[in-house]
Amino acid sequence: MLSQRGRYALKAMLNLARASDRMPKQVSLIATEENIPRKFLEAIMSELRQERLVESVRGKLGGYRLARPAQLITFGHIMRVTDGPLALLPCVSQQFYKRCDDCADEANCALRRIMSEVRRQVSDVLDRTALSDAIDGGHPMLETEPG
Amino acid sequence: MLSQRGRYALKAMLNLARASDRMPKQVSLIATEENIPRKFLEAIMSELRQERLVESVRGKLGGYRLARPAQLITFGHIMRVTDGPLALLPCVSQQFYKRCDDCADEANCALRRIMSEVRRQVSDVLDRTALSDAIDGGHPMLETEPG
DNA sequence: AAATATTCCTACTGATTGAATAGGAAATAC
DNA sequence: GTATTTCCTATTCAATCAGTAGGAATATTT
Repeated sequence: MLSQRGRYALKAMLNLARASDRMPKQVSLIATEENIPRKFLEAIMSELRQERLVESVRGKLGGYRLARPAQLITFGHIMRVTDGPLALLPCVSQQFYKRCDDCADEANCALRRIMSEVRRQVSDVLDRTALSDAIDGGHPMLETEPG
Repeated sequence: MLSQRGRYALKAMLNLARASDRMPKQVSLIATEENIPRKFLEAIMSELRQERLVESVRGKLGGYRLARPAQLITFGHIMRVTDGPLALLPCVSQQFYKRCDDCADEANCALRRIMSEVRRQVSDVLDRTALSDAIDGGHPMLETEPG
């Protein structure tokens, strides 16, 4: 499951993507619009800024805006910042690879093979879908089946 | 990420699937073969039994065996027992559905759409892959690309 | 019947993470 | 210089994770 923190981050990023102008938007405004505790969102936005997903403007009339066009910010990137690896096992993660401590033979691990397949499918969606794909007006990258 | 408990459960189940005869296998034996703390594995096996994924035989010469052929036990089933929902959001889970408390309009949630797609991909793999598919000799259900 | 080997059950611990909250310093617009 | 904002540090509270401990119940073997 995605953490609450992660959900908040994605909702906030989608909110900024919908705003789309270059005017910075205040945390307090995003917070009320998206039903997120203000102080908690402050911390989240700060982290997103450190990862260069958003830019901040300080002082009065300050706030946050996306660091680049919504087409260039993927769900996968945001989620890795807030929740760490997408993979189900450390040994199949691309960006956070780590051996499983108790695993004798990684190359022949049956578990690893299937989890590797899962990771591929997951990042296929999350790394190919940008914020712009998810909001109204962004032409979808993934066709959704009817029903 | 899958919990350690979940990893252990899958390894133990694969171990039993490879054994494949009807003789029960002791926890202590599985534990040493798979590098799992014995007492911890005891608790895990007990839970898997309650979910009718394995059967137990008590007393001397007792142990555990799969409750049905390995072809009929999927990774998805095991993982839901040990780690709960496969889905990244409660609102897209089939088996553990729950509304997101702070979500105003679920039907039009941009986040929900993409997470729904992710869930579909994940369960496409995990609910269609059985223990038998993952072990040597089981013909694979998913073709793996070379390299 | 007794010794032995196993599952089964309850309870506990210690560390980590999750989800915030509190309070104020630094920066900026007016 | 006042108001408003981000930024930074610290704290709290609860839940979850990853085990450990000890022994009761059950079954086999001798």
